[in-house]
Amino acid sequence: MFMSEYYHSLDTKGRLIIPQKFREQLGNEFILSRGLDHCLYIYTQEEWEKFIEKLSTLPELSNANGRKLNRFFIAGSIQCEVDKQGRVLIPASLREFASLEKEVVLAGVGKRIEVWNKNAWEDYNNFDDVEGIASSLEAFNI
Amino acid sequence: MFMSEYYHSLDTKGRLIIPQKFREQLGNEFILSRGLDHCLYIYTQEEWEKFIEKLSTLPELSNANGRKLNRFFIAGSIQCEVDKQGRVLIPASLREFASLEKEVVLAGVGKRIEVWNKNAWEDYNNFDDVEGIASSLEAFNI
DNA sequence: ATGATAATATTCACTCATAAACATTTCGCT
DNA sequence: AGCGAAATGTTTATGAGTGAATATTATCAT
Repeated sequence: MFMSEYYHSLDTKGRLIIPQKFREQLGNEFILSRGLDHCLYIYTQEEWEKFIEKLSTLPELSNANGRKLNRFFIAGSIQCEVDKQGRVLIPASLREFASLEKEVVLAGVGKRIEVWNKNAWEDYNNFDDVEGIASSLEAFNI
Repeated sequence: MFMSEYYHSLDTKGRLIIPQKFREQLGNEFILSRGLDHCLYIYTQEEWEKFIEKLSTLPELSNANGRKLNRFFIAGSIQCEVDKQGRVLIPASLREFASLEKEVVLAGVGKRIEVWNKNAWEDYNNFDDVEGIASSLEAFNI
């Protein structure tokens, strides 16, 4: 599983170095897609297919939200290959979607990796909200 | 179970010597993660997996809190291996999260070990009011 | 107490991942 | 064809991470 967070930076061409630790698990090819909360998701080929499988169980024909989610994830995804230096080019449209400029965070979250604008990540993870977290744990019975 | 507290120090690279007593129980590999109250948690591999098991039952696609908890704990954790001298490197992001600089306290708390900034630990642990706290837990009938 | 041993702390040196700068190629457009 | 922009590739620097060596402190047995 993917875990830990890494602070990296985009070069002037919008390329991102994938942390060594992640590359070992990912291999050279993976899927980059739009993610929830305005970050990007990175999936292995395999996990991506599982994810799409689940998405496809949503009622598309009858349900507008189902269609919307499918478009969000599937149209917003791209197959990537890391170059010899361990970098990938993040397309401009995805960079814009996630407000990536220079400083980014790569966060391992189980089956996927997430790419965040550094400031957005730090705002989101305002962990002074400890009680909130603790009470969530309680609510979920953990 | 883990118990007792130890006062140790980080070296200039942010490495921490795990007390011998803890190492005997922990083994060479364990998980270091963000914890509540701005300290770090150390779990055995085994305990960690139990915890992840629970976390993984949370709905992610449909629930914002589920995502938040996963991000907090999984992105905030790392698999560690102690080196031949009994040390582990604490990544900069976790050091910052727990305000670890030089003097730290390692505290055994049952199933986990906690790592605290020494001053934070001493402030938090003024036990003047333990009796008051204990009485607030009356409802649990312990 | 005293010395022997183990545990912790500190320092130094080196490697390799990341960052940054620069060069080349590809491709669309006029 | 010739130009410019984007994509791809190469090279060099920097510094975090790692390992080894040494110094200091604590622990224990005699």
